[in-house]
Amino acid sequence: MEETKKISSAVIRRLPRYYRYLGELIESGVQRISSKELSARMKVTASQIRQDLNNFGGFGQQGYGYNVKYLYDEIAKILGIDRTHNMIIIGAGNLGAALVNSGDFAKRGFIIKGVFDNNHELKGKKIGSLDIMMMDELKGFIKENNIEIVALTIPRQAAREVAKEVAEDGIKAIWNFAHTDLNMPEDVVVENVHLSESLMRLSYNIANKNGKTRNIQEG
Amino acid sequence: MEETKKISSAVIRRLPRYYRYLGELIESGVQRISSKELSARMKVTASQIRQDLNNFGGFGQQGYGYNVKYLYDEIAKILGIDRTHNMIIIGAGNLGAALVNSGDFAKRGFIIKGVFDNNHELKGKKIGSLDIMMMDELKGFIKENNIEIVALTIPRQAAREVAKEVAEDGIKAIWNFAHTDLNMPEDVVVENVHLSESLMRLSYNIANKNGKTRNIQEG
DNA sequence: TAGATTGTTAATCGATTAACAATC
DNA sequence: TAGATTGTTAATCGATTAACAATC
Repeated sequence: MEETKKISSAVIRRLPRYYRYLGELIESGVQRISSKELSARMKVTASQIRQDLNNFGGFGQQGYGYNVKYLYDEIAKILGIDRTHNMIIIGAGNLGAALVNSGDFAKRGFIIKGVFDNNHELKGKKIGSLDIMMMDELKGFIKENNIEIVALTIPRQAAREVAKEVAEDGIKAIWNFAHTDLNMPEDVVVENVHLSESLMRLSYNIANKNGKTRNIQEG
Repeated sequence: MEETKKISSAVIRRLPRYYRYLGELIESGVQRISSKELSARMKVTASQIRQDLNNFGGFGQQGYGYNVKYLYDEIAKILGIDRTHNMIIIGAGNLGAALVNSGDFAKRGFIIKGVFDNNHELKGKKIGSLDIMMMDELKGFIKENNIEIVALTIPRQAAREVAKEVAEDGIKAIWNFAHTDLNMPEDVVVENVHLSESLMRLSYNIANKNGKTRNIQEG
C-alpha cells in the first residue's frame, strides 16, 4: 500500500545540513552516530532529527543509532542528488563565473554544461573551459544537452524575460539570483538566492542583537 | 513604559520582501496600498501582512491602508538600513568580485571599503576601484575604517580561521559564503549563504514536484 | 540479558489565518 | 454618514519537543 505524505519546507531546509554533517563524519572516519550525538554537534534537538528522518522512513536501528554512510546515501536519494543534473548559467558576469569555477556543484552532481550572455563583446571568450555562448544558441542547446536547471545571474528585468523563455523550452527549474520574484508555471521549480535580502536580515540582527528581542514603546 | 517582545525569524525573513515590493510600488508612483491589495501582489495573506507589521507598531490607518513611502521608510528603520554599514570582502575570487561589482548593496547602504586575499600574486591588482589587500593589513584596516560586516568568500577551513580572527577584531557580523557553520561568540551575527544547500533544495523540489508531496511505502 | 536508542505518539509551543470591533 | 480597512483578539493549524514502548 502506498500513501502520500506532505513534507514541510522546514524539514527540506534542514536536510542539506544533515547531509553536510554526515559527509564530514564520513571524512573523519565515523561509522555510526546516534541522534543524541548528532544533535550535540548540530545544535538541534535529537527529537527533531528523528522526526525529520522518519518522514522518509526508518533509517536507524534501536540501541545502535544510524549508520553514517547509509544515512548519507539515503538523504542523497531523498534530495535527488543520487544522479546528475545538467545546468546552464545565464549571465557571464562575476557571479556567473563564480558558479562556473566552483567545484562544489559538480561534486554534488550538478554539471554546468554551458554559459550564456547577451553581450556580443563576450563572444568567443571563455569562462574556465566553457565558451561563452550567445542567447540565440540557447534554445537549441537546452534541447540537445538535456538541461534541467537554469541559473539566472542577470539583472531582474532580463531575468523575468529569460525565465519565461526557458520555461517554454521545457527546463525543470530556475536558480534565480536576480532580485525579483519569478511567476512561473506550476511545474517549474524556482529556488531564489536573494543576496540583498540576506544582507538586510544580517543588518536587522546587528540592530537587534541582544537575544533577538526588540524594544517597542507601549502605553 | 517599555516592553521587550520577541520577533520570530519567520517575520524577519519576510520583511526584506515587503521592503522590495514597497520600493517597486514607489517606483511606479503608487502612494497608498491596503493589506488586501499588497496581499494579492505578494501572494501572502492580508492577515499575515497586518500581523507582521503590527509586531513593530501601527503603520496604517483604518479605512485608508498604508502610506507606501512611510511604510517603506519604517521598514528600513526596522531593518537597520536607515544608516550605512561598512563592509569588507575577504576572498578576491569571482564571488568576491561579484559582491564588489554589484551596485545593489551600496544602494542599500552597505559600503564595501576593501577586498582582501591571501594570494600574494594578487597584490597590487584591483577589483573595480578597490586595491586587493593582503591579510596582514586586515586588522588595522578594520579598526581604521569602522568595519562592521565581513563577507567571507573563501574556502571553509580558511573561513573558520578568519572568522575567529575578525571576531576578535571587534566586527559585528559575518556574511558567510563558505559551506560550513561558524561557531562565533554570542555578540557576532552570522548570516549564512550556503549556495550548495540552496541547489540541493532545488533538486529535492524537482524530484517531488507534484504539490510538494512524496510517496512512501507503507504496510 | 541489560543498556541504549530508535520510531512514534502525545503534549506543547508557536505561527498563521479568521473574524470583527474600532475608527478613519 | 457609509464604506473601507486597520489593529487585535480568538481560532486554527502546523511544527517542535517530550516521553516512552518497542526492540536491537
